Amino acid sequence: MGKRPTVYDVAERAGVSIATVSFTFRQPERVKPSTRHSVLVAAGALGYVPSASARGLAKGQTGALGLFSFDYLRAEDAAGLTTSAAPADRAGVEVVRGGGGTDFRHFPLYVDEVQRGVELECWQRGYALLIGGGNQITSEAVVTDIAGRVDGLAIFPHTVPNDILDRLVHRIPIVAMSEPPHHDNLSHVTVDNAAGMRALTDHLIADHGMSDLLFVGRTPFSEDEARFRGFQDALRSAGLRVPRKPLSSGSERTGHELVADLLSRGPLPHALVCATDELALDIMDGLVEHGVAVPHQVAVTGFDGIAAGHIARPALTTVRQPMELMGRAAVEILVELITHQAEHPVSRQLPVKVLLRESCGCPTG
Amino acid sequence: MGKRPTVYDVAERAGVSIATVSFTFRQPERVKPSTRHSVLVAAGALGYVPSASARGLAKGQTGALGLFSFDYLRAEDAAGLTTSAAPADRAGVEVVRGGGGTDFRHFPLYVDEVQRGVELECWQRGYALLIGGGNQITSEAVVTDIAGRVDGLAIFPHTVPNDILDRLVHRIPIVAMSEPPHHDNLSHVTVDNAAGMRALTDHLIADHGMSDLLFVGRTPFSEDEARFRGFQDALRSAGLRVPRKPLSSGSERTGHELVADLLSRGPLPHALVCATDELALDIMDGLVEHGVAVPHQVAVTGFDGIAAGHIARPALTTVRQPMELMGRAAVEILVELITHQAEHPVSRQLPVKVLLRESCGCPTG
DNA sequence: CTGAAAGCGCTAACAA
DNA sequence: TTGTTAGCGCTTTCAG
Repeated sequence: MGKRPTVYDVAERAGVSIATVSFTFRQPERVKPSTRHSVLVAAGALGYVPSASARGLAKGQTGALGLFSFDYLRAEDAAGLTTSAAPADRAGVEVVRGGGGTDFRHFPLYVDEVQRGVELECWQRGYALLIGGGNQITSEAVVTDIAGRVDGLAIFPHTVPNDILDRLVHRIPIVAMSEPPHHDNLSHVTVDNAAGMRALTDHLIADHGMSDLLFVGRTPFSEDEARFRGFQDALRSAGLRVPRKPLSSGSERTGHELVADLLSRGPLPHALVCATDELALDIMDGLVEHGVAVPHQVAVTGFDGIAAGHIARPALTTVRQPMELMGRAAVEILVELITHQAEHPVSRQLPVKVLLRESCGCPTG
Repeated sequence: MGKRPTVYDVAERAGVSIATVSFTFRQPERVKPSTRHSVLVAAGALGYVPSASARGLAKGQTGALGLFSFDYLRAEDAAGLTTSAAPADRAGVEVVRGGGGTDFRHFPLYVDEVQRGVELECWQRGYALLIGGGNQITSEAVVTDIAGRVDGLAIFPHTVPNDILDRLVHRIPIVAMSEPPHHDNLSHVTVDNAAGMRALTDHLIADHGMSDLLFVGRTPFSEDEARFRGFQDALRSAGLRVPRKPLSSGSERTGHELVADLLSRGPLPHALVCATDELALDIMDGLVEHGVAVPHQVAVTGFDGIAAGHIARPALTTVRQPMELMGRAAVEILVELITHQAEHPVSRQLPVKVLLRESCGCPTG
């Protein structure tokens, strides 16, 4: 690693001033083609890599956007393995039966897709993307550190404590994704959770003639609550009995346990309407383990539209959030806020789409 | 957005010098508790967010690592949809039959998992992570830009042209992931592709008594080639006929086409040994469409160990790369290189694991 | 079209 | 323990 050359080195080698070097890179048209060329040659020969820190300091802008993601933990090839005794070892490579890979239940898979959207939009607009997600607890220092590195910040729901957010929101544009508005200066990208769930439930009732539906979800989560509301609306409109509360999928309960619990309570409902795809997938697994056929004995539906639900068998009927778009929209908003020095927060609600697949009893293909 | 306060503002408000402000954040123990406290109070009141640019410039280090990822394109809810006519519109929510979500075939899914590893390890070590991946072509400017923002860079295979790499490698530590060594100053994190495929093929031959195996993969890709070599080794050791070339899965051919082609050529082999999980999954779909049962009529195996293969039915037998570990290892190496100002590149090979699931004919569960 | 020069906000000697 | 001060490398007026 030789010392990194600076504008001074390049300027000297090209026989020009440092200003000209800077111009060559930032405002090429302002420099005479011949000098521009010699600067480029000098820079190339020296292996010049402009310092983003210096540029950022001089311009008062970093040119980067930030995404604060989950502080998830995933044990590689650990939990969730169906592993059993391994056959003979071959060529030093371990061989195991079944199992495998990341246990997606410990991680909200949809973030991958939202994140892709953020990445793509950032790059397209010439911004670099900084991904943050503190280790362990989300300390103020961690969030502040990344805030100090970017011109705008997108955050996933429930990742940054509100008091920290309150302070930051005065210093840098911040947009919260799929989190109901709760702070005056915060911009938002949301989705119509209630309408989506309402439409899905309508389908179950109208097209499949179901009347005994059970909603499963986490109670204190705003997204799940909005979805539950849509579920209730559908039942109410259909003149069916409207439950007060969803069946809670306590965070520690596995699908297997949930299903066992359900079976012990009496006959199954016509459908298990789940607040998320992951929950639905987990429950479908639990049903299989208990010998219950989906959708013949009970229909199961999800919400989110993650790829796994598409691959699962039966394929999961669900409400798809435009995840990539959410990420893109978040970036669009940030850029807007940054370039217009806007004072007021911007919010946008994206449409969802009901995807009828096999798990609700709809025909294959 | 009020003007962002600086050390000067904080210093003034706390009645100390800017150095003391800096010290309270960087070397707290060096400051008397009482003054430290008053500085913290002033900073909090002002909403002070230290500028990473200024710090980076002053220290000559950005405190961030970079990951250069793929320049992928994914159309939201576009390509790959099995969509057909939509039923009645409900509550403004579109309802479609089947289809859905991201079409994973257009994107090397394993990068998500490697990326997670990189993220986790970075955060754990207190580094920020910058994700880059130029739009359209990977121009020198794009790579250089991100190189100028970080202290070290991890790159996915085939994402950065070699000539650009050659220049950068002298200015900043770079580690290439799952790409065979090809540059003197480049560090590497690899996996034993050949041994893994060898072990998998051994299993097919020894445990399932198969003898007619066909390898499917992209020829000019080094990873696929190493895997093909392992495949050949297994056949050779078993005294079977060793094919010279794999069946090429030209990038444009879909699994459906590949299968059609295969069927037209005569009887199917005992197994289709695929170079990647995605290819295997695609081919399994193609086989289903053509009414061929897996694994009863033909076994199918993959390589990578992506989550989708776990969820697919039949579950995909494969060789799992420790993806998260690869990402982590890459970061470890970079940090090592950075802190020790090492002159020489470091490389590490990680072990793979054969996962026996359903698609090769192994019993369920 | 090019050069000179004044910062941008922070860190880290070095002094006090 | 705290303050003074000299840069870090680049951008950007303002002159020439």
